[in-house]
Amino acid sequence: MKNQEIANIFYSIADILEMKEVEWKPIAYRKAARSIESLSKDIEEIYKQGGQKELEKIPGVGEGIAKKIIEYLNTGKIKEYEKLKKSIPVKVEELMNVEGIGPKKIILFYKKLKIKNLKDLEKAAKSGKIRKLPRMGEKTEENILKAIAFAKRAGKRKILGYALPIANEIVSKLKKLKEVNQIQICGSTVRKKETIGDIDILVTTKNPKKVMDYFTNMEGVERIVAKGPTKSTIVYNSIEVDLRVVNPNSFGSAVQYFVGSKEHNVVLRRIAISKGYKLSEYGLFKGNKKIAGKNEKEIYKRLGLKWIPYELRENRGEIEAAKKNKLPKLVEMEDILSDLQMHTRYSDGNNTVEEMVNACKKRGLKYIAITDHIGQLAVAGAMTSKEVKKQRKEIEKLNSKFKNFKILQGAEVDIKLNGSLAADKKVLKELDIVLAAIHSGLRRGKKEQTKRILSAIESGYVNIIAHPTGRLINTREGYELDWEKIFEAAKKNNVALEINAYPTRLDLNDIHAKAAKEADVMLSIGTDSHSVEHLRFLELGVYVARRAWCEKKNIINTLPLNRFKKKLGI
DNA sequence: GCCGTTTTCGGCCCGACTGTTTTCAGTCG
Repeated sequence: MKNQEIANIFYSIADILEMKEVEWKPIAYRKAARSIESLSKDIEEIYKQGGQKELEKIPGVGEGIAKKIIEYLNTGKIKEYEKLKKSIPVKVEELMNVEGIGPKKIILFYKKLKIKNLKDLEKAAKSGKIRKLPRMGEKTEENILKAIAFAKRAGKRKILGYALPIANEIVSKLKKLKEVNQIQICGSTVRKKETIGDIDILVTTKNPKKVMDYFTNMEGVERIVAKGPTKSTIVYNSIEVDLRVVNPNSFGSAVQYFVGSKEHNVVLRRIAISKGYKLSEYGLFKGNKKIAGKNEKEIYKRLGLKWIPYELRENRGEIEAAKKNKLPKLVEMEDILSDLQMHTRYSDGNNTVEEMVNACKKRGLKYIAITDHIGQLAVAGAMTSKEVKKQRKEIEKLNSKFKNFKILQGAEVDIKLNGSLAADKKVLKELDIVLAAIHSGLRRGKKEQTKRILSAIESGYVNIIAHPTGRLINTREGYELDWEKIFEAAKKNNVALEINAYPTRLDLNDIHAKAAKEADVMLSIGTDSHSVEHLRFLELGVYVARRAWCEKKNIINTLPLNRFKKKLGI
């Protein structure tokens, strides 16, 4: 899929045009980029099936941008983009990644200090050159250095929501080969970690050469890093993908080994030794005799353990639990009956209420919360109280048509700096469900943020705290919170904490969600969808819940509507 | 460069926050 590549180019074009002070076009390019990256269909397929006309049906894509997409699909380049890049020889993408840095600062830094990349920027900030520029000071430098440090730490890891579809795509391609017998995604991808270094795939086959030849020559391979009979590495959609061929007799032990995590495996091997065995990727051995290896379950059994779901293999107590047969029965996608955060055209979503509803019904959900913005988020097109009423009528009309599906009218309201809610109390009271979240003042300290959220929880109007830490994976660290206080208040006031399933958020993360679960706080999952294409992210929320040891009972989306309402007191 | 249930030309929803200023530019959402 070239969707993300193309979207990234349009983002860059927008940035460069903004540096050149071109009006309006940046907005248009960004809009197109946003809708292209959230397409669930391969843009190349769309073009192949419907040509330029079909491309122009993508919101924000018109004749000009459609032609550029076609140019890229055909030639791998966009001439105008190449021209723009040459006119300002700066690593725009790299610098834009630094929080607090935008096109205006980039062009200023380039013109005044010849800053072209991250390295130059760091040097300039460290040597105090930035503070001499107009409207810059010590604090600016400090913030830049902090942001660079974060960007460096995040490194080149890909987010799960990006890597997982690619892994699945490769697996489905490989499965079509009749030479491939068993196949399994391993590593952090199958453990559903929020970011992934590379994708590991294991296969068994009688014809390694054929499989490797196919793998390294598949459409979409950008680079072959290594190629051998048992292991090959390619770069595919800018992710490194390893394919390993193993013996069927060792498939289980190889999966065990390559799934990891490293910490989990270390403990497992120690247990093997204590029982007089040796565990490696080739099998479980007693002396020279292999006693298990074909399948994973057998290995765990021989070590006196129940089989452990991949998401738990982090050495966070799962091995002890497996020993005592006390592993949680993890929540599953099939248990989820609802999606509790999504937006429509009433605020900043791309689709109508009806379109969102139909897509959710198709996905087998039983009820949903429509949660458009209200409050001060102007750019997100926050609803006025008049619009809330209009939407209410529309929802009531739709609800009257359904027997086995219910739309709850909700809203996502801002928590202001002083902790008050940025909406009319009367409006909030009329809604079926209220989500509250921090959207501004993200850099405030732990004490202040905790106070803000506590006051939302205790307001008596709020049912769910949305994306509680405000983090954006690889982009922005969330603010700190005093979790003990938040959990206590949430429990006392019957407020749920959200696992936001949007790929770049996953907020709460696995660690915080697990702590919430242990504190007996309700958790909700919401996709934060801004178009029907986003609804598929629901599974990412389930993965976080699973990594957080959550069972069905911990997630309020698993409750049938009547029990859900009772539980929340709505 | 896109878009149209007020427009095929003329708009493109802006308000809060921060860090720098002493009236505001840049960034974020």
